[in-house]
Order: sequence, then structure tokens, then C-alpha cells
Amino acid sequence: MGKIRTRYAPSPTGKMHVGNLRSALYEFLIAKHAGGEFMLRIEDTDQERFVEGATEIIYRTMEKAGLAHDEGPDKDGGYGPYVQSERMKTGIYMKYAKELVEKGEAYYCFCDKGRLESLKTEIVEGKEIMMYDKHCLSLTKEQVEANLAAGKPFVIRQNIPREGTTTFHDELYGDITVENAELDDMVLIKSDGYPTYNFANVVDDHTMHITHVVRGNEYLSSSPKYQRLYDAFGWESPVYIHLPLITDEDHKKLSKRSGHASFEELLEQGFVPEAVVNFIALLGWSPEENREIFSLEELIQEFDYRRISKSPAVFDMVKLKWMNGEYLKAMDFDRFYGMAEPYLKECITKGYDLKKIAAMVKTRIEVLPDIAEHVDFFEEMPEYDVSMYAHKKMKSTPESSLEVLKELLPRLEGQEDYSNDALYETLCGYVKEKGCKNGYVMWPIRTAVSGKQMTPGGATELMEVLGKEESLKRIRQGIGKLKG
RNA sequence: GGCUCCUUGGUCAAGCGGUUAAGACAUCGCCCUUUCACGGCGGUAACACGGGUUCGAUUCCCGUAGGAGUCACCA
Repeated sequence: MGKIRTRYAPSPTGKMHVGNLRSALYEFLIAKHAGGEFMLRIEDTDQERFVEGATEIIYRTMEKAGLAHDEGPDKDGGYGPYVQSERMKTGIYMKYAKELVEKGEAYYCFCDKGRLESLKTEIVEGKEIMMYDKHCLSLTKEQVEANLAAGKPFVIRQNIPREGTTTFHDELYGDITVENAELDDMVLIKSDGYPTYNFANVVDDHTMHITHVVRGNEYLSSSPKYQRLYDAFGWESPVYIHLPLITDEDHKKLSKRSGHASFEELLEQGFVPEAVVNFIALLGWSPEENREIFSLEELIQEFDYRRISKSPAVFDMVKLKWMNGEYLKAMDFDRFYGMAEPYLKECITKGYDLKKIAAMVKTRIEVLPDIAEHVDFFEEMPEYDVSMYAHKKMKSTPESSLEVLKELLPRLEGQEDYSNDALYETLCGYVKEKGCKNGYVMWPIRTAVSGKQMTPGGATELMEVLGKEESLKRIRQGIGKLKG
């Protein structure tokens, strides 16, 4: 067997949600794992749904996710064009459709909307289904010619026999057989001359030498029709790999319509692209070894498509956040700072050392927006109640805190070096004299300078960042509060 | 409703005839700690149901139930 070639074939209709991205990822991994080629093809045969700028979103998303294609509209590999609307100009789809008409595997249909409408039957609560009745199949060659000559609008339909069955093979799901009577004579060429997705897809996959067709599970039920197309042409069918769906918490398919998070939105929300890619790789696939953190390179190495599961997976934001936190913790500081800086600047305008704050916060957050709630006290002392000085474990009470702060104040006033180490030494010296626990003095100080239950660092770390003046000011305030 | 697919804890999942049924997230408890977090340790929690096949079924087969997908001149 030659090189494996896979393709990601999105239609430019909007943002790419994680389900779309995962398809692209698996297609990429399957190809790369085997040293094959991964291609990008734009399926823009639906002029009505086309969204301006959507193609750019696709490029950006792929790029940010690290899924570099070997061939695509912007990277010719000899099988172009890679955009279906451009391919159509070459007449390729019409040519192949006519070939099927010649063979009796397809036929012209001149039925208008009204007649088609009358074929619909309501099956259950507003749901309608339509099965074409092969009305135009009985047209004679002369009638067809006459209609064509008269410029009557037409479509070309696939001709599927009413008898027998059709079987195709999926690598994951095995052989799937359906009754031909269940299969509708689907439209191959639309009245505007464009091919339908169904037809363009088959023609392109074949002419572009795609060996493995990897796509979402929602295509499973239409695959028999595609199989018939391959057979009708006498083409060897590709290896099919249908991917299990990714669903929301209600176990419903992710969709753009329902506003499910797109990849780019996730990045805007402060997720690390590698983390999202890692996470979705594990939605529907598991590695042989018991491990969860994988770089894209490692995924390529480990990805065996035979280990893709068959049942749908719920997209769990909570676990994504956890994984994102792992990436943040492991990230080198400069990159982290680059990502964190905008968030820090948003809540801190005073001239504190943002890098120090970033370092403190780095291991404590799961997503970047978490930063805000950790650092808001730097800008301004929050309101707090003196009861916060009480801490059972630290054996701290408002009264003991007042004493500690009062006794410590002169020493801190007399100290010039406000580095973490120097401050720590001062406080520990005091602890020794008192013969108490560390927390007994750290707790009141920390409370006084932050006014918060939760802070990204300990008492001395906070003071280092705040500086002498601000630290003392806050401690004096604390004393005042405790006295009052 | 027809057709197709799926069914291990709340979620992601390992398992591929014999296991004390892994692991991760979440959750709960304990420890550590300059609070919280991090980290460490531990707990709760699952094979949808009914028939077969077999010496033996989570694993194979058939039903039932449940869920999902699909049934367009959308992809």
C-alpha cells in the first residue's frame, strides 16, 4: 500500500467547534503516524450558507492547533484546486455526473419544488421526511433532451435500485448493511450547477487519492450511498473511519448552531491551545499506556486509530480546565508571562512587579481569567471583617493579631530591605522570641496586607511586592481596624 | 416513526472468557503548609436488564430497555 492520505474537508460556514477540530486532529494524526500526507480541502458548494471570513477562521484554527497540512488551497501538491467552487469551474463534477447518467446510475430530474413538497410525509410531530419517487427516471431520452433544450432547471440524481442491499466496511464499526429501499435517490448536481457535498466529496476524495476517509459518525447512515457511488464508477473505495461524536453535557451532538464553544473562543477564554488539543485527542481515543499529557509530537507517535472508541464522549469543561492548569504549571515562565500580562494589567494599574505576581499565580490557576480573583487586592484593599483574623489552626484571634501587629510594626518600620528573604527572617526572628507557631504571626500580617482569605502567596511574598510604604500603610490600617 | 450506531462510576476511560474491574477529572476525608492553592495519602462510586453459549461471562450471541445519529437542491 502506498502512502496514507487523509483530508480535512470543512465547509466555510462559521467557527470551528471542538468536534470539527477533533476530526481534523484525528485525520492529521492518522496520516502523520503512518508517515502519510494530510490535506485541507474547502467544501464551499453551498453558496447560501457561505460565511465571509470563515475560510480564514479555518486556517487560523488549524495553525493555532499545530495541524499543518501538506496540501491545500495555499499549498499546491499537484491535486488542486483545493477549493470545490474552483474545482467546479473545471467541469469535473458535471463530467463525472454525466458519466453516471450514461451508465444508468444517475438521471436528470426536472421536478419542481411544489411536486417535491407533495412527496413529503409527516412522520411524527412536525418531522417530515421525503423520499423521491423516481418520477423522472421514466423520462425518455428525447424528453430529457427537449427539457434541457428548453432550458428547464434540473438536478441530477443518483439512481439506487429498490431491491437488494448495500454494504460498506468501516474500520471501527465493521460491515454495515442496509436495504437499498431505505436509500433515497439523492441529488448529485444541484439546479445551480453546483455538486452536492455528497457527490463532490466522493469525486474529490477519489481524484485526490485520499486513502482514508475519516469523518464524524453522523455520516455513517449516508455512507452506503457513497459506497454505491464508488461502485458505480468502478472505483476502489477508501478505508472508512467514522469517529464517535463529541456531545454536550446533555449528550447531544455539538453544533455551531447551539453556540457550543469554538476553538478560538476557548483560546479567548484563556485556554492553552496545546491543552485543548491534548484534551480532545483523549475524547474518543486512549493510548496504550496509562498517560494523559501528550504533546502533538507524542500523539503522532502514539496514535493508533484502532484504539478509537465507538461510543460518544461528553465534552467535560471541568476536566479541560484541569488539563489547562497542568499546561500552565509546566509552561516556561516567559511564555506564561506573555499570556498572563494582559490579565494582570487589567486589574493592576499601580507599578507593582507584575512578573513576581505572575510567578506567584502561575501554579494556582487553571485558566488565565482566574488571575483576576487572585490579585485584585494589590490594587486596592478590599473590605473585610476583623473576624478574618481569627484562625483556629494558627491559634490566631483578633486580639492576638492586634498584639502581633503592634509589636511588629516598629521593626518593619525600621527595616529597609523588603525582600521576601529579609522579611521572612524578621518575622521568624519574632516567632522565635515569642515561641509560637509561624502561622500565629504570618496569618495576621497576611490578612492585614491583603484582606483576603485566599492570596497567591504568603505574608512576606506579598509584602515584597507591595513594598515598604504600602505594606506599612496596610498594617497600620489593620491595627486601626482591630482597635476600633 | 423507519434505518443505523452505541451502552463499564457524575464525566473521560482501561479491559478484548478466569482481574481484589485499572487510571484520570470531579467529589469527600486526612497530612503537609506562611492562609488558599500546589503536593502527598486514602475513601465513596460502575459492567442497563433478560435470556442463551461456556466449566466459567463485563468480555461472545439473541432479545428488551435506554441513548444518540440520520432520513434536504446543508455539510
